[in-house]
Amino acid sequence: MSIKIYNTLTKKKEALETLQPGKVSMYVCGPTVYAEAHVGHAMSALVFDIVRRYLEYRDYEVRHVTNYTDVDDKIIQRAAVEGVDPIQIAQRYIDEFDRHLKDLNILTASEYPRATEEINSIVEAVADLVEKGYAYPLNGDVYYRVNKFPGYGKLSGRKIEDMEAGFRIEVDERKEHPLDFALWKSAKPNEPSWPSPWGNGRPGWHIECSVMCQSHLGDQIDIHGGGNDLIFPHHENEIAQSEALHGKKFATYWMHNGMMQLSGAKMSKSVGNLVTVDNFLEKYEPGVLRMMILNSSYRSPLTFNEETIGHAEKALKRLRSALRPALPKDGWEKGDLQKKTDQVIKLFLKSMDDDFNSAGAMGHLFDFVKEINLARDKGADPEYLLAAQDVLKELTGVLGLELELPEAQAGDAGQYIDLLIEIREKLRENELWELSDIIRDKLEERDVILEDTSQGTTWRWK
RNA sequence: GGCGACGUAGCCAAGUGGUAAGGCAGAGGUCUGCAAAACCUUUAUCAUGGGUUCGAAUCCCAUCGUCGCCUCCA
Repeated sequence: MSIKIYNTLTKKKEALETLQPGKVSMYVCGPTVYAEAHVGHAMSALVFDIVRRYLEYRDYEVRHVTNYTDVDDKIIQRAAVEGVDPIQIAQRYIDEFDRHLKDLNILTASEYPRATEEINSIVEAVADLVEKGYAYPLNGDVYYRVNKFPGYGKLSGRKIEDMEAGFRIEVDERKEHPLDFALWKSAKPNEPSWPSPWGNGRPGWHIECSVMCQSHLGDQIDIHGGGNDLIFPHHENEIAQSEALHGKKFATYWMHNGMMQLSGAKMSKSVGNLVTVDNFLEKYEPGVLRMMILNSSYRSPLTFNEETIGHAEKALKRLRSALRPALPKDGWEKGDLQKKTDQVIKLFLKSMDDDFNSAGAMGHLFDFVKEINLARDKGADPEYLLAAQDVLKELTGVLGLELELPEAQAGDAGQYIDLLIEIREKLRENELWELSDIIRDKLEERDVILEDTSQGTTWRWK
Protein backbone atom coordinates (compact mmCIF):
# COMPACT_ATOMS: atom_id res chain seq x y z
CA MET A 1 0.00 0.00 0.00
CA SER A 2 1.36 3.37 -0.87
CA ILE A 3 0.53 6.92 0.00
CA LYS A 4 -1.38 8.90 -2.57
CA ILE A 5 -1.07 12.64 -2.85
CA TYR A 6 -3.23 15.03 -4.81
CA ASN A 7 -0.82 16.89 -7.05
CA THR A 8 -1.87 20.35 -8.17
CA LEU A 9 0.55 20.06 -11.06
CA THR A 10 -1.19 17.05 -12.61
CA LYS A 11 -4.59 17.59 -10.98
CA LYS A 12 -4.57 13.94 -9.98
CA LYS A 13 -3.91 11.78 -7.00
CA GLU A 14 -0.56 10.09 -7.49
CA ALA A 15 1.34 7.43 -5.59
CA LEU A 16 4.18 8.93 -3.60
CA GLU A 17 7.52 8.09 -5.15
CA THR A 18 10.34 9.97 -3.52
CA LEU A 19 13.61 11.02 -5.11
CA GLN A 20 15.47 8.99 -2.52
CA PRO A 21 13.86 5.88 -1.10
CA GLY A 22 12.50 6.40 2.39
CA LYS A 23 13.21 10.12 2.41
CA VAL A 24 10.98 13.09 1.76
CA SER A 25 12.11 16.64 1.16
CA MET A 26 9.32 19.12 1.78
CA TYR A 27 9.35 22.88 1.35
CA VAL A 28 6.40 24.87 2.65
CA CYS A 29 5.96 28.58 2.00
CA GLY A 30 5.86 30.43 5.28
CA PRO A 31 4.41 33.82 6.11
CA THR A 32 5.60 37.30 5.31
CA VAL A 33 6.24 38.65 8.76
CA TYR A 34 4.73 42.11 8.82
CA ALA A 35 1.78 41.65 11.17
CA GLU A 36 0.20 39.31 13.68
CA ALA A 37 -0.49 35.87 12.28
CA HIS A 38 -4.12 34.82 11.95
CA VAL A 39 -5.69 31.38 12.14
CA GLY A 40 -5.49 31.07 8.35
CA HIS A 41 -1.72 31.14 8.55
CA ALA A 42 -1.93 28.63 11.35
CA MET A 43 -4.13 26.41 9.18
CA SER A 44 -1.43 26.11 6.57
CA ALA A 45 1.21 25.30 9.16
CA LEU A 46 -1.11 22.74 10.75
CA VAL A 47 -1.98 21.05 7.47
CA PHE A 48 1.65 20.47 6.60
CA ASP A 49 2.42 19.45 10.16
CA ILE A 50 -0.17 16.72 9.78
CA VAL A 51 1.34 15.70 6.44
CA ARG A 52 4.78 15.56 7.97
CA ARG A 53 3.69 13.64 11.06
CA TYR A 54 1.91 11.09 8.94
CA LEU A 55 4.85 10.62 6.58
CA GLU A 56 7.08 10.09 9.59
CA TYR A 57 4.60 7.62 11.03
CA ARG A 58 4.87 5.76 7.74
CA ASP A 59 8.63 5.59 8.28
CA TYR A 60 9.76 8.34 5.96
CA GLU A 61 12.63 10.50 7.03
CA VAL A 62 11.27 13.97 6.40
CA ARG A 63 13.36 17.07 5.80
CA HIS A 64 10.96 19.92 6.24
CA VAL A 65 11.91 23.50 5.43
CA THR A 66 9.68 26.52 5.94
CA ASN A 67 10.82 30.02 5.15
CA TYR A 68 10.17 33.44 6.57
CA THR A 69 9.91 36.28 4.09
CA ASP A 70 11.52 39.02 6.13
CA VAL A 71 12.03 41.73 3.55
CA ASP A 72 9.11 43.09 1.56
CA ASP A 73 7.04 46.21 0.89
CA LYS A 74 4.66 45.69 3.75
CA ILE A 75 7.38 45.13 6.31
CA ILE A 76 9.08 48.31 5.13
CA GLN A 77 5.81 50.18 5.29
CA ARG A 78 5.10 49.00 8.78
CA ALA A 79 8.58 49.94 9.89
CA ALA A 80 8.13 53.43 8.48
CA VAL A 81 4.86 53.85 10.37
CA GLU A 82 6.41 52.74 13.64
CA GLY A 83 9.68 54.51 12.98
CA VAL A 84 11.81 51.44 13.57
CA ASP A 85 14.15 49.29 11.55
CA PRO A 86 12.39 46.79 9.25
CA ILE A 87 14.59 44.06 10.69
CA GLN A 88 13.00 44.68 14.08
CA ILE A 89 9.51 44.33 12.67
CA ALA A 90 10.42 41.07 11.00
CA GLN A 91 12.12 39.73 14.10
CA ARG A 92 9.16 40.59 16.28
CA TYR A 93 6.71 38.65 14.13
CA ILE A 94 9.08 35.77 13.56
CA ASP A 95 9.43 35.34 17.33
CA GLU A 96 5.69 35.52 17.64
CA PHE A 97 5.13 32.97 14.91
CA ASP A 98 7.65 30.63 16.50
CA ARG A 99 5.65 30.86 19.68
CA HIS A 100 2.43 30.04 17.83
CA LEU A 101 4.02 26.98 16.27
CA LYS A 102 4.93 25.68 19.70
CA ASP A 103 1.54 26.52 21.18
CA LEU A 104 -0.20 24.71 18.36
CA ASN A 105 1.92 21.59 18.84
CA ILE A 106 3.49 21.94 15.40
CA LEU A 107 6.73 20.03 15.05
CA THR A 108 9.81 22.16 14.55
CA ALA A 109 10.92 22.22 10.92
CA SER A 110 14.39 21.09 9.98
CA GLU A 111 15.22 24.69 9.13
CA TYR A 112 13.59 28.11 8.99
CA PRO A 113 15.59 30.11 6.44
CA ARG A 114 15.08 33.85 6.05
CA ALA A 115 15.37 35.80 2.84
CA THR A 116 17.75 38.38 4.28
CA GLU A 117 20.22 35.68 5.23
CA GLU A 118 20.42 34.33 1.70
CA ILE A 119 21.04 37.49 -0.28
CA ASN A 120 24.30 36.31 -1.79
CA SER A 121 22.76 33.17 -3.19
CA ILE A 122 19.82 35.16 -4.46
CA VAL A 123 22.06 37.62 -6.31
CA GLU A 124 23.97 34.71 -7.80
CA ALA A 125 20.75 33.07 -8.96
CA VAL A 126 19.47 36.26 -10.54
CA ALA A 127 22.80 36.80 -12.30
CA ASP A 128 22.64 33.23 -13.52
CA LEU A 129 19.17 33.76 -14.93
CA VAL A 130 20.33 36.90 -16.71
CA GLU A 131 23.27 35.04 -18.15
CA LYS A 132 21.06 32.20 -19.34
CA GLY A 133 18.75 34.68 -21.06
CA TYR A 134 15.79 34.10 -18.73
CA ALA A 135 16.02 37.54 -17.22
CA TYR A 136 16.93 41.10 -18.14
CA PRO A 137 18.05 44.09 -16.12
CA LEU A 138 16.08 47.29 -16.45
CA ASN A 139 17.18 50.49 -14.71
CA GLY A 140 18.40 48.69 -11.62
CA ASP A 141 15.55 46.16 -11.57
CA VAL A 142 15.79 42.68 -13.00
CA TYR A 143 12.80 40.98 -14.58
CA TYR A 144 12.09 37.37 -15.45
CA ARG A 145 11.37 36.88 -19.15
CA VAL A 146 8.19 34.81 -18.98
CA ASN A 147 8.04 34.05 -22.69
CA LYS A 148 11.43 32.38 -22.53
CA PHE A 149 10.15 29.59 -20.28
CA PRO A 150 8.01 27.17 -22.29
CA GLY A 151 6.26 25.61 -19.32
CA TYR A 152 4.99 28.88 -17.93
CA GLY A 153 1.44 28.34 -16.69
CA LYS A 154 1.64 24.58 -16.21
CA LEU A 155 0.90 24.65 -12.51
CA SER A 156 -2.00 27.08 -12.56
CA GLY A 157 -3.39 25.84 -15.86
CA ARG A 158 -3.13 29.20 -17.54
CA LYS A 159 -1.94 30.23 -20.92
CA ILE A 160 0.11 33.36 -21.33
CA GLU A 161 -2.21 34.58 -24.08
CA ASP A 162 -5.31 34.13 -21.90
CA MET A 163 -3.75 36.07 -19.11
CA GLU A 164 -2.80 38.91 -21.40
CA ALA A 165 -6.40 39.19 -22.53
CA GLY A 166 -7.70 39.56 -19.01
CA PHE A 167 -4.92 41.71 -17.69
CA ARG A 168 -6.40 44.33 -15.44
CA ILE A 169 -3.60 46.05 -13.62
CA GLU A 170 -1.71 48.90 -15.16
CA VAL A 171 1.19 47.58 -17.12
CA ASP A 172 4.68 48.81 -16.67
CA GLU A 173 5.46 49.81 -20.23
CA ARG A 174 9.17 49.31 -19.78
CA LYS A 175 8.80 45.57 -19.36
CA GLU A 176 9.13 43.30 -22.37
CA HIS A 177 5.95 41.50 -21.39
CA PRO A 178 3.26 42.46 -18.89
CA LEU A 179 3.66 39.16 -17.03
CA ASP A 180 7.39 39.52 -16.55
CA PHE A 181 7.96 39.65 -12.80
CA ALA A 182 10.64 41.23 -10.66
CA LEU A 183 13.60 39.17 -9.50
CA TRP A 184 15.45 42.17 -8.12
CA LYS A 185 14.08 45.56 -7.15
CA SER A 186 16.25 48.65 -7.12
CA ALA A 187 16.51 50.40 -3.78
CA LYS A 188 14.39 53.40 -2.97
CA PRO A 189 15.61 55.90 -0.37
CA ASN A 190 15.49 54.65 3.23
CA GLU A 191 14.85 51.07 2.27
CA PRO A 192 16.95 48.11 3.30
CA SER A 193 19.16 47.18 0.38
CA TRP A 194 22.10 45.08 -0.64
CA PRO A 195 24.71 45.59 -3.34
CA SER A 196 24.34 43.75 -6.62
CA PRO A 197 25.66 43.95 -10.19
CA TRP A 198 22.59 46.05 -11.00
CA GLY A 199 23.04 48.46 -8.15
CA ASN A 200 21.69 48.44 -4.61
CA GLY A 201 18.39 46.70 -4.19
CA ARG A 202 16.49 43.82 -2.68
CA PRO A 203 15.15 40.50 -3.91
CA GLY A 204 11.71 39.94 -5.37
CA TRP A 205 9.43 37.65 -3.45
CA HIS A 206 9.41 34.67 -5.80
CA ILE A 207 13.15 34.25 -6.21
CA GLU A 208 13.62 34.04 -2.44
CA CYS A 209 11.73 30.79 -2.25
CA SER A 210 13.45 29.24 -5.25
CA VAL A 211 16.84 30.02 -3.75
CA MET A 212 16.08 29.02 -0.17
CA CYS A 213 14.56 25.80 -1.38
CA GLN A 214 17.62 25.06 -3.47
CA SER A 215 20.14 25.92 -0.79
CA HIS A 216 18.44 23.88 1.94
CA LEU A 217 16.94 20.98 0.04
CA GLY A 218 18.62 20.89 -3.37
CA ASP A 219 17.70 21.39 -7.01
CA GLN A 220 14.88 18.93 -6.80
CA ILE A 221 12.42 18.29 -4.00
CA ASP A 222 9.61 15.85 -3.36
CA ILE A 223 6.87 18.04 -1.99
CA HIS A 224 6.28 21.76 -2.27
CA GLY A 225 3.42 23.09 -0.20
CA GLY A 226 1.55 26.25 0.62
CA GLY A 227 -1.85 27.86 0.54
CA ASN A 228 -3.77 27.58 -2.71
CA ASP A 229 -3.70 31.35 -3.02
CA LEU A 230 -0.03 30.97 -3.84
CA ILE A 231 -0.53 28.79 -6.90
CA PHE A 232 -0.48 31.82 -9.13
CA PRO A 233 1.71 33.68 -9.46
CA HIS A 234 4.05 32.66 -6.65
CA HIS A 235 4.46 28.95 -7.26
CA GLU A 236 4.18 29.30 -11.01
CA ASN A 237 7.07 31.72 -10.86
CA GLU A 238 9.07 29.49 -8.57
CA ILE A 239 8.83 26.73 -11.12
CA ALA A 240 9.88 29.09 -13.92
CA GLN A 241 12.90 30.25 -11.93
CA SER A 242 14.07 26.95 -10.50
CA GLU A 243 13.63 24.93 -13.66
CA ALA A 244 15.33 27.60 -15.74
CA LEU A 245 18.22 27.63 -13.30
CA HIS A 246 18.75 23.91 -12.90
CA GLY A 247 17.26 22.46 -16.03
CA LYS A 248 15.36 19.79 -14.12
CA LYS A 249 11.95 19.26 -12.73
CA PHE A 250 11.68 21.28 -9.53
CA ALA A 251 9.12 19.68 -7.22
CA THR A 252 7.45 16.34 -7.88
CA TYR A 253 4.31 17.02 -5.85
CA TRP A 254 2.62 20.36 -5.33
CA MET A 255 0.26 20.35 -2.36
CA HIS A 256 -2.07 23.23 -1.56
CA ASN A 257 -4.32 23.76 1.41
CA GLY A 258 -7.71 25.45 1.14
CA MET A 259 -8.43 28.86 2.56
CA MET A 260 -9.87 29.64 5.94
CA GLN A 261 -13.18 31.42 5.38
CA LEU A 262 -14.56 34.08 7.67
CA SER A 263 -17.83 35.86 6.91
CA GLY A 264 -17.98 34.24 3.49
CA ALA A 265 -14.56 35.27 2.25
CA LYS A 266 -10.95 34.27 2.57
CA MET A 267 -9.56 35.34 5.89
CA SER A 268 -6.99 38.01 5.15
CA LYS A 269 -5.25 41.01 6.50
CA SER A 270 -6.22 43.17 3.55
CA VAL A 271 -9.94 42.50 3.91
CA GLY A 272 -9.66 42.71 7.65
CA ASN A 273 -11.79 39.66 8.36
CA LEU A 274 -9.43 37.84 10.61
CA VAL A 275 -8.97 36.23 13.97
CA THR A 276 -5.41 36.23 15.20
CA VAL A 277 -3.82 33.11 16.61
CA ASP A 278 -3.52 34.85 19.97
CA ASN A 279 -7.21 35.80 19.97
CA PHE A 280 -8.10 32.22 19.23
CA LEU A 281 -5.86 30.70 21.86
CA GLU A 282 -7.18 33.07 24.51
CA LYS A 283 -10.55 31.39 24.12
CA TYR A 284 -9.86 27.85 23.01
CA GLU A 285 -7.30 25.15 23.50
CA PRO A 286 -4.93 24.56 20.55
CA GLY A 287 -6.40 21.16 19.76
CA VAL A 288 -9.66 22.80 18.70
CA LEU A 289 -8.10 24.46 15.66
CA ARG A 290 -6.35 21.25 14.70
CA MET A 291 -9.58 19.33 15.10
CA MET A 292 -11.40 21.76 12.79
CA ILE A 293 -8.84 20.98 10.12
CA LEU A 294 -8.80 17.24 10.74
CA ASN A 295 -12.56 17.01 10.48
CA SER A 296 -12.57 18.33 6.94
CA SER A 297 -10.48 18.07 3.82
CA TYR A 298 -7.26 20.05 3.84
CA ARG A 299 -7.84 21.09 0.23
CA SER A 300 -11.29 22.56 0.80
CA PRO A 301 -12.15 25.94 2.21
CA LEU A 302 -12.76 25.80 5.94
CA THR A 303 -15.51 27.92 7.45
CA PHE A 304 -14.46 29.59 10.64
CA ASN A 305 -17.33 30.53 12.94
CA GLU A 306 -18.71 29.86 16.40
CA GLU A 307 -20.61 26.84 15.19
CA THR A 308 -17.73 25.05 13.48
CA ILE A 309 -15.49 25.82 16.45
CA GLY A 310 -18.13 24.38 18.74
CA HIS A 311 -18.26 21.21 16.65
CA ALA A 312 -14.53 20.79 16.98
CA GLU A 313 -14.65 21.29 20.74
CA LYS A 314 -17.32 18.63 21.05
CA ALA A 315 -15.42 16.26 18.83
CA LEU A 316 -12.34 16.60 21.00
CA LYS A 317 -14.42 15.94 24.09
CA ARG A 318 -15.88 12.89 22.46
CA LEU A 319 -12.43 11.44 21.75
CA ARG A 320 -11.51 12.04 25.35
CA SER A 321 -14.55 10.16 26.58
CA ALA A 322 -12.80 6.97 25.54
CA LEU A 323 -9.90 7.64 27.90
CA ARG A 324 -11.92 7.34 31.07
CA PRO A 325 -10.53 4.73 33.44
CA ALA A 326 -12.10 1.30 33.79
CA LEU A 327 -15.12 1.04 36.03
CA PRO A 328 -14.41 0.22 39.64
CA LYS A 329 -15.70 -3.32 40.00
CA ASP A 330 -14.75 -6.92 40.53
CA GLY A 331 -14.92 -9.66 37.97
CA TRP A 332 -13.52 -8.18 34.76
CA GLU A 333 -14.73 -9.05 31.35
CA LYS A 334 -12.91 -9.52 28.09
CA GLY A 335 -14.36 -8.77 24.70
CA ASP A 336 -13.35 -8.47 21.09
CA LEU A 337 -11.73 -5.10 21.55
CA GLN A 338 -8.42 -6.50 20.36
CA LYS A 339 -9.94 -7.31 16.99
CA LYS A 340 -11.45 -3.85 16.74
CA THR A 341 -8.09 -2.37 17.59
CA ASP A 342 -6.36 -4.14 14.72
CA GLN A 343 -9.17 -3.09 12.44
CA VAL A 344 -9.07 0.57 13.32
CA ILE A 345 -5.34 0.77 12.64
CA LYS A 346 -5.86 -0.65 9.16
CA LEU A 347 -8.75 1.67 8.40
CA PHE A 348 -6.88 4.65 9.74
CA LEU A 349 -3.92 3.92 7.48
CA LYS A 350 -6.17 3.37 4.50
CA SER A 351 -7.84 6.72 4.90
CA MET A 352 -4.67 8.65 5.60
CA ASP A 353 -2.86 6.97 2.72
CA ASP A 354 -5.53 8.39 0.46
CA ASP A 355 -4.26 11.96 0.22
CA PHE A 356 -4.27 12.45 3.99
CA ASN A 357 -8.01 11.92 4.27
CA SER A 358 -8.12 12.94 7.90
CA ALA A 359 -11.89 13.33 8.01
CA GLY A 360 -12.28 9.70 6.96
CA ALA A 361 -9.64 8.67 9.48
CA MET A 362 -11.44 10.60 12.21
CA GLY A 363 -14.61 8.71 11.35
CA HIS A 364 -12.83 5.45 12.07
CA LEU A 365 -11.41 6.82 15.29
CA PHE A 366 -14.90 7.80 16.45
CA ASP A 367 -16.09 4.30 15.71
CA PHE A 368 -13.26 3.07 17.85
CA VAL A 369 -14.22 5.46 20.64
CA LYS A 370 -17.64 3.86 20.68
CA GLU A 371 -16.12 0.39 20.90
CA ILE A 372 -13.90 1.40 23.78
CA ASN A 373 -16.79 3.01 25.65
CA LEU A 374 -18.92 -0.02 25.06
CA ALA A 375 -16.23 -2.32 26.40
CA ARG A 376 -15.88 -0.07 29.41
CA ASP A 377 -19.59 -0.11 30.08
CA LYS A 378 -19.51 -3.88 29.97
CA GLY A 379 -16.82 -3.78 32.62
CA ALA A 380 -13.66 -4.46 30.67
CA ASP A 381 -10.42 -5.30 32.41
CA PRO A 382 -8.31 -2.15 33.08
CA GLU A 383 -5.24 -3.46 31.32
CA TYR A 384 -7.27 -4.62 28.41
CA LEU A 385 -8.93 -1.23 28.16
CA LEU A 386 -5.61 0.56 28.47
CA ALA A 387 -4.19 -1.30 25.49
CA ALA A 388 -6.99 0.03 23.30
CA GLN A 389 -6.73 3.50 24.78
CA ASP A 390 -3.02 3.53 24.02
CA VAL A 391 -3.76 2.81 20.38
CA LEU A 392 -6.28 5.64 20.32
CA LYS A 393 -3.71 7.96 21.83
CA GLU A 394 -1.09 6.81 19.36
CA LEU A 395 -3.29 7.39 16.31
CA THR A 396 -4.58 10.77 17.45
CA GLY A 397 -0.98 11.57 18.29
CA VAL A 398 -0.03 10.89 14.68
CA LEU A 399 -2.43 13.68 13.79
CA GLY A 400 -0.87 15.91 16.41
CA LEU A 401 -3.77 15.84 18.85
CA GLU A 402 -3.03 15.68 22.55
CA LEU A 403 -5.93 14.01 24.25
CA GLU A 404 -4.49 14.03 27.71
CA LEU A 405 -4.76 17.42 29.31
CA PRO A 406 -1.63 18.71 30.97
CA GLU A 407 -3.34 19.01 34.37
CA ALA A 408 -4.35 15.41 34.22
CA GLN A 409 -0.82 14.32 33.52
CA ALA A 410 0.88 16.52 36.07
CA GLY A 411 -1.40 16.90 39.06
CA ASP A 412 -1.15 14.93 42.28
CA ALA A 413 -4.66 16.06 43.10
CA GLY A 414 -5.93 12.58 42.37
CA GLN A 415 -5.52 11.25 45.90
CA TYR A 416 -7.52 14.13 47.36
CA ILE A 417 -10.25 13.79 44.81
CA ASP A 418 -10.43 10.09 45.62
CA LEU A 419 -10.74 11.02 49.26
CA LEU A 420 -13.64 13.36 48.54
CA ILE A 421 -15.32 10.68 46.49
CA GLU A 422 -14.99 8.26 49.40
CA ILE A 423 -16.61 10.71 51.81
CA ARG A 424 -19.32 11.48 49.28
CA GLU A 425 -19.99 7.76 49.00
CA LYS A 426 -20.81 7.67 52.71
CA LEU A 427 -23.09 10.67 52.34
CA ARG A 428 -24.89 9.03 49.48
CA GLU A 429 -25.31 5.80 51.40
CA ASN A 430 -27.13 7.88 53.98
CA GLU A 431 -29.11 9.67 51.27
CA LEU A 432 -27.63 13.04 52.18
CA TRP A 433 -28.08 14.26 48.64
CA GLU A 434 -27.63 17.94 49.30
CA LEU A 435 -24.21 17.45 50.84
CA SER A 436 -23.07 15.03 48.16
CA ASP A 437 -24.24 17.42 45.45
CA ILE A 438 -22.21 20.21 47.02
CA ILE A 439 -19.09 18.09 46.66
CA ARG A 440 -19.94 17.31 43.06
CA ASP A 441 -20.69 20.94 42.19
CA LYS A 442 -17.65 22.33 43.94
CA LEU A 443 -15.41 19.83 42.22
CA GLU A 444 -16.93 20.73 38.87
CA GLU A 445 -16.10 24.36 39.55
CA ARG A 446 -12.52 23.11 39.74
CA ASP A 447 -12.91 21.23 36.44
CA VAL A 448 -13.35 17.81 37.98
CA ILE A 449 -16.36 15.87 36.74
CA LEU A 450 -17.75 13.05 38.86
CA GLU A 451 -19.60 10.23 37.22
CA ASP A 452 -21.78 7.94 39.28
CA THR A 453 -22.34 4.48 37.92
CA SER A 454 -23.88 1.37 39.35
CA GLN A 455 -20.36 0.13 39.98
CA GLY A 456 -19.22 3.23 41.82
CA THR A 457 -17.98 6.72 41.12
CA THR A 458 -15.17 7.77 38.77
CA TRP A 459 -13.82 11.20 37.95
CA ARG A 460 -12.21 12.98 35.01
CA TRP A 461 -10.99 16.43 34.11
CA LYS A 462 -13.54 18.65 32.40
C1' G B 1 -14.05 37.99 -19.06
C1' G B 2 -10.23 33.72 -18.33
C1' C B 3 -8.42 29.46 -15.22
C1' G B 4 -9.51 26.09 -11.17
C1' A B 5 -12.16 23.81 -7.05
C1' C B 6 -16.66 22.67 -4.94
C1' G B 7 -22.34 21.97 -4.18
C1' U B 8 -24.12 15.02 0.21
C1' A B 9 -29.46 15.28 6.20
C1' G B 10 -30.88 21.39 10.61
C1' C B 11 -25.12 22.18 10.84
C1' C B 12 -19.93 20.05 9.80
C1' A B 13 -18.43 16.11 6.71
C1' A B 14 -16.41 10.91 4.41
C1' G B 15 -17.50 8.26 0.29
C1' U B 16 -15.16 8.56 -7.53
C1' G B 17 -19.64 2.95 -10.90
C1' G B 18 -23.02 -1.55 -7.22
C1' U B 19 -27.02 0.84 -4.15
C1' A B 20 -25.34 6.77 1.47
C1' A B 21 -19.07 6.57 7.25
C1' G B 22 -18.61 9.66 11.31
C1' G B 23 -19.32 14.15 14.56
C1' C B 24 -22.76 18.07 16.38
C1' A B 25 -27.85 19.24 17.13
C1' G B 26 -33.06 16.89 17.60
C1' A B 27 -36.62 12.81 19.25
C1' G B 28 -37.44 8.34 22.23
C1' G B 29 -35.17 4.87 25.67
C1' U B 30 -31.38 2.31 29.29
C1' C B 31 -28.49 3.67 33.57
C1' U B 32 -28.86 7.41 37.94
C1' G B 33 -31.44 9.76 44.26
C1' C B 34 -31.08 13.76 40.68
C1' A B 35 -27.54 14.96 37.08
C1' A B 36 -23.53 14.42 33.73
C1' A B 37 -21.25 10.99 30.72
C1' A B 38 -21.79 6.57 28.20
C1' C B 39 -24.83 3.10 25.64
C1' C B 40 -29.35 1.66 22.48
C1' U B 41 -33.07 3.24 18.77
C1' U B 42 -34.34 7.05 15.27
C1' U B 43 -33.42 11.33 11.16
C1' A B 44 -30.89 12.02 3.59
C1' U B 45 -31.11 9.19 -2.24
C1' C B 46 -26.50 12.96 -2.70
C1' A B 47 -27.87 21.54 -6.28
C1' U B 48 -31.17 21.20 -10.89
C1' G B 49 -32.11 19.16 -15.92
C1' G B 50 -30.54 15.81 -19.53
C1' G B 51 -27.22 11.65 -21.18
C1' U B 52 -23.89 7.00 -20.86
C1' U B 53 -24.61 2.18 -18.14
C1' C B 54 -27.77 -3.85 -16.25
C1' G B 55 -26.64 -0.26 -12.39
C1' A B 56 -24.26 6.66 -10.79
C1' A B 57 -23.66 10.83 -5.29
C1' U B 58 -19.59 8.67 -8.09
C1' C B 59 -18.63 9.20 -15.70
C1' C B 60 -20.33 13.03 -19.74
C1' C B 61 -23.10 17.68 -21.14
C1' A B 62 -25.94 21.93 -19.72
C1' U B 63 -27.93 25.26 -16.04
C1' C B 64 -27.87 27.58 -11.27
C1' G B 65 -25.02 28.66 -6.89
C1' U B 66 -20.57 29.14 -3.62
C1' C B 67 -15.34 29.83 -3.13
C1' G B 68 -10.24 30.68 -4.79
C1' C B 69 -6.76 32.76 -8.38
C1' C B 70 -5.94 36.30 -12.51
C1' U B 71 -2.86 42.47 -7.75
C1' C B 72 0.29 41.60 -1.95
C1' C B 73 -1.59 37.08 0.31
C1' A B 74 -1.06 30.60 4.15
